[in-house]
Amino acid sequence: MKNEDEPKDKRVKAADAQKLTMAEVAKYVGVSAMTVSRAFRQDASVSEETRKRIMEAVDALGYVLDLSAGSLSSRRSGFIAALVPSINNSNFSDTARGITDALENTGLQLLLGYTDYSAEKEERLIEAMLRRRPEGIILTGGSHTDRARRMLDKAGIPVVETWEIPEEPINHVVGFSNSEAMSLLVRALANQGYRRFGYIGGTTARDTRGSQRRSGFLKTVEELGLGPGRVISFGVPPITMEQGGQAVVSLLERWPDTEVVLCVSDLSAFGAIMECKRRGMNVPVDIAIAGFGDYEISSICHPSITTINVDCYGIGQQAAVRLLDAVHGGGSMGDEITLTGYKVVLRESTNRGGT
Amino acid sequence: MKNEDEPKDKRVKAADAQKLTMAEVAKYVGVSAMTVSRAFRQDASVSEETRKRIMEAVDALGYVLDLSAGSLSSRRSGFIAALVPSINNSNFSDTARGITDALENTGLQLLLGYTDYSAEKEERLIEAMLRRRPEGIILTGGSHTDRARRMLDKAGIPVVETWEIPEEPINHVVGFSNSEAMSLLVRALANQGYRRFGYIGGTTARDTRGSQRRSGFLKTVEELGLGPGRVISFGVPPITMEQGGQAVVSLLERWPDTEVVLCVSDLSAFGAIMECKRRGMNVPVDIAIAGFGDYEISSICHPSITTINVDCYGIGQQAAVRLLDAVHGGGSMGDEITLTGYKVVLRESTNRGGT
DNA sequence: GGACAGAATGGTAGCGATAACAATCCGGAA
DNA sequence: TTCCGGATTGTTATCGCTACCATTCTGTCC
Repeated sequence: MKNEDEPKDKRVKAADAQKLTMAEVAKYVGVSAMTVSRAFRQDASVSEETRKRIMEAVDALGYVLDLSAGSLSSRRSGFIAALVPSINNSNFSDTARGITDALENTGLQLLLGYTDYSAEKEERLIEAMLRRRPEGIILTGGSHTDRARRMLDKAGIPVVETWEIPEEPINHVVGFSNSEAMSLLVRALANQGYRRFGYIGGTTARDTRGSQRRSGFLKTVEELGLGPGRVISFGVPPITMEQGGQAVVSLLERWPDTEVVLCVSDLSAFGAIMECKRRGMNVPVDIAIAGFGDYEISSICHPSITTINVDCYGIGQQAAVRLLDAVHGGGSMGDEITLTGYKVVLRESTNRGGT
Repeated sequence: MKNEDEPKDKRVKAADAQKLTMAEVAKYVGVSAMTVSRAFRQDASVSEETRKRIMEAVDALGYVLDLSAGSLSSRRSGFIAALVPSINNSNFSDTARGITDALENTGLQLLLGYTDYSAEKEERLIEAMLRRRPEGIILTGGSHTDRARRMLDKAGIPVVETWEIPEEPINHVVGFSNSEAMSLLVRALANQGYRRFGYIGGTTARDTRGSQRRSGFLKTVEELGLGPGRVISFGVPPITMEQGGQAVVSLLERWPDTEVVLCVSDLSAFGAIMECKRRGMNVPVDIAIAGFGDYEISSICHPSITTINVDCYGIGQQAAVRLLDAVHGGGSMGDEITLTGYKVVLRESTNRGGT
């Protein structure tokens, strides 16, 4: 059935390839373009025999489907957009991995962007993403510019906000209360007998999750009658390991009798612990230190670091699953909140008895 | 000049918005769609006055450009594809960040995928990416399946391979010799007087950079007359911090007099150091340990970790810049090799005098 | 034997933008 | 005044695919 008056070699030059179209594949096989299009989808009704012949031709010619044309026609872009504050933070890259994994074999492609913890950059990214007509979008946190909210609203696609519980959710939320999680950690440590609490975090409110953790800390220390909490703000969020080290020095200079220091993340906690050891202090005997996020480093570090374990991967995965439900359900989405778990992980760095 | 017989409210419902098209914006303003299209590009010739009116309408209506339609017509997708082994490894996420940053304000969008160190997954991802007709593609390493090579060849787009120097490069390369880098580290440590060298790496060749580092290690130890090198293979690459800890235990059980242990990455080195400390050993007095990659952790850790500093961010950035040159230069690309720097960073973990 | 259901395939008309070319307008030079 | 060139805007024809509907061809049932 092959088109014999236009013999094709198995090897086609790149120049040809660039303009190889579905119609040419169809001509080569001797069917219509429509049939070739159907052969690429599993649901369509094409006889096995025809599909096989088409796929052989696709292979021989080296044809690659053009989804940009397809999505224009079908009005389905096949994209899901996701914005995370940083791709270099393993908590968020775990979330990104959760999203990607959930999207595997769904035919959906992830468009990933990072906002650098900036609402303005988020706004620009949202616009850039919407130009690709994603079928859904996953955001981190609930702080967005007005224009961003308007654009999302008009786009009419399902939105999932993650990693925290916004005061005014857009659609669905997959996350947990950072404030309550930090509160749980404070109480757990107070239970162990700690009384004089310090806290290390960044200087601005850019990192809303960080701010929530701090306010959870302050509120709980107060509630337990142990206030006021001793807070050191150091560095633009997200604060680094090194800044954690510098901050703990400031904190101990100012309040030398501090018993336990909670940090906005494990990274700063690690930096703080290492700086203390470098200065000859014994953690946890001289000073106890805890983090947040349960990064890989915290279970390996010596001393291992007390922290809050958060289901980063699960946040991404569940957000994607919710979005898939909505996309397959016709683009509408219930405005529910999916709470993800967290738990205190007590380790050596806050062991009152010493290591 | 507004179209008065079809009054529009400033607020348009989401349902309307979804089908808002450039032609409707044009009608609203009283110009042709072509003029609206031009107004969105800075190079085009539209009078300032008209552009302003159009942009006001765009704002009022909440119109968002549809790039999927535009790219079909202009035959420029505006995508750059990049594949990294893992998004959770900070070395590669630094590279991804370098790419994204270089792409900012170029109007190009990054399509990011991770291969999980698998050539098969890479092949699937390459196909998925090519369906979006990227204008260029950045890969990690030089190991690709035959079909992947064929697809890339036929796609006729510039390809940049990164992070190593492939034996048979496809187009451009931005990277360094992992073997020579490791060799340099071995020599630096031999210079310090170390004689009995151990090595910790993964079990398979999936991670080609890891394999290259190992062979660089073995070759150099041999050349220095210090061979054979003591190699422990443990865990499927990329090996974790924890596996680094387990591996160093095996290594010291088998060769208790080992003086210095080189690890395939800083992460395993960190795990090894922490495990040693946990067992009461003093690093570097009892055993010296070095890593590869100069992750943030290595300068903060106590003891700080000797390693090879690699310009991860620069690799991504330069790869993107090369690709941009090629894209703007009409899609062709010289098959050059851009060598990126690396350097030995000697720190406490291999300090012969002790910390 | 004719009608008909169902499977497989084909034809046509867009999807929403842009390339390419045509048309219009304007002021200044001849 | 007339003509010309540059700036601005409009018209038309795709880009490569898929939705939608029409058509063909079986085999089955009464």
